[in-house]
Amino acid sequence: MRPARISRTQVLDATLDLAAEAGLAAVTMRAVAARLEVTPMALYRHVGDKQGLLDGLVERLMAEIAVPAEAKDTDWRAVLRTMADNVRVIARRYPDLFMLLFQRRAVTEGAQGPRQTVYRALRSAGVPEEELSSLERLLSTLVYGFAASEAGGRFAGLNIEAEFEYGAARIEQLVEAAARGDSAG
Amino acid sequence: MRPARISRTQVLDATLDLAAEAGLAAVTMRAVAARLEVTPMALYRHVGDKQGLLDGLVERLMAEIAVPAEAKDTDWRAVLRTMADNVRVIARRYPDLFMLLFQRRAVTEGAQGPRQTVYRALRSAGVPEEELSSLERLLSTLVYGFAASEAGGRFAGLNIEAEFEYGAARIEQLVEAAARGDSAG
DNA sequence: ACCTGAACACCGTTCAAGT
DNA sequence: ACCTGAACACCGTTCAAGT
Repeated sequence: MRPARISRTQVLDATLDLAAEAGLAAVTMRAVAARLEVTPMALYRHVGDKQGLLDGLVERLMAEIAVPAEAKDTDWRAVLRTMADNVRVIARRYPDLFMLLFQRRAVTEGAQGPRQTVYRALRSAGVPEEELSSLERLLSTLVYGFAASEAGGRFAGLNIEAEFEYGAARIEQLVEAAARGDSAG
Repeated sequence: MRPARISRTQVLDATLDLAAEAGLAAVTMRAVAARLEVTPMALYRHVGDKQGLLDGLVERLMAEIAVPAEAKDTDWRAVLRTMADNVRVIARRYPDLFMLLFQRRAVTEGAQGPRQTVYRALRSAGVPEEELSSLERLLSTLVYGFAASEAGGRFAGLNIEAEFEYGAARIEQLVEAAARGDSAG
């Protein structure tokens, strides 16, 4: 053996840069390799294959979403809004890469961080324990759908911030209703 | 000139079949051409290029969503549920193709049909006119996000019907609140 | 007008070889 | 252990040619 010229981390970093600059279509084993000044085949030892590279990217995206640390003890409305904004920023930076998050199991390890943060926010709002996971899923699904729509261009021509405000207000309405126990049926 | 061997309609039909059977990755100009027993280059006259082919596909998907005719005068809850189910069926049939709908402007011609149907449903529920478009957008965004999550595998391991039920109930709650005018301030 | 055939510049990936 | 180089079976698309 001899010192490694590149690492998995470097490969993912380079790919993320490439994706942000030129989109997912430009993410090719050969282009990533060129960016690292290495042969395409050199990547295979570090990421397995193209699919492995893509998996590594969404893993990274998840991790980026997972850092709302700042908004920790503030009120639940601010926490939820901050997390939603976080997701939107990522979606705008990697518009087509973002779509791959829909192919990632929501229950996975990497998604634990943000989910627990949302749970805490919902608990502090008074949402009953047994409704936490369903409500969290509803919220994240809406946020993902919104971010994908915004980044993908589905919302082109609309006042996106106004739409976001409307959605955020409706979500808060649902959380408050859940806290009152209106979801019982 | 001489009689056309293939038409745009046939090309899209063949591609949709191919996509349903083998996924978007298998949708290649060459594979579509082979299915029609024609040279790859023969497609270009009918769909422009690969992007044109893809555009034609999402156009078709939109059209498939647009046919909830049956549930016309029944109650608004049934109409909304039927439309959501419609979208979910399409997403399951074309899991990766479905993601392309996020890149399609929501305000486009092809989306008019389903949107007007939702408007009617919301009106009959008592939702004020000025809130129609925002609420419809919130609903469709959630449904798209849900369908993409289900089809993409994000919801793997969950009781998806139960999740859908939960979401549907929350949506109805929002519609009822809007009808009462709770969204004002 | 519509289709074919050969060609070009790309892909991901294998395999044997170098250090 | 890590990287290279040549090769293979694919892509989308151009261009000139056939009917």
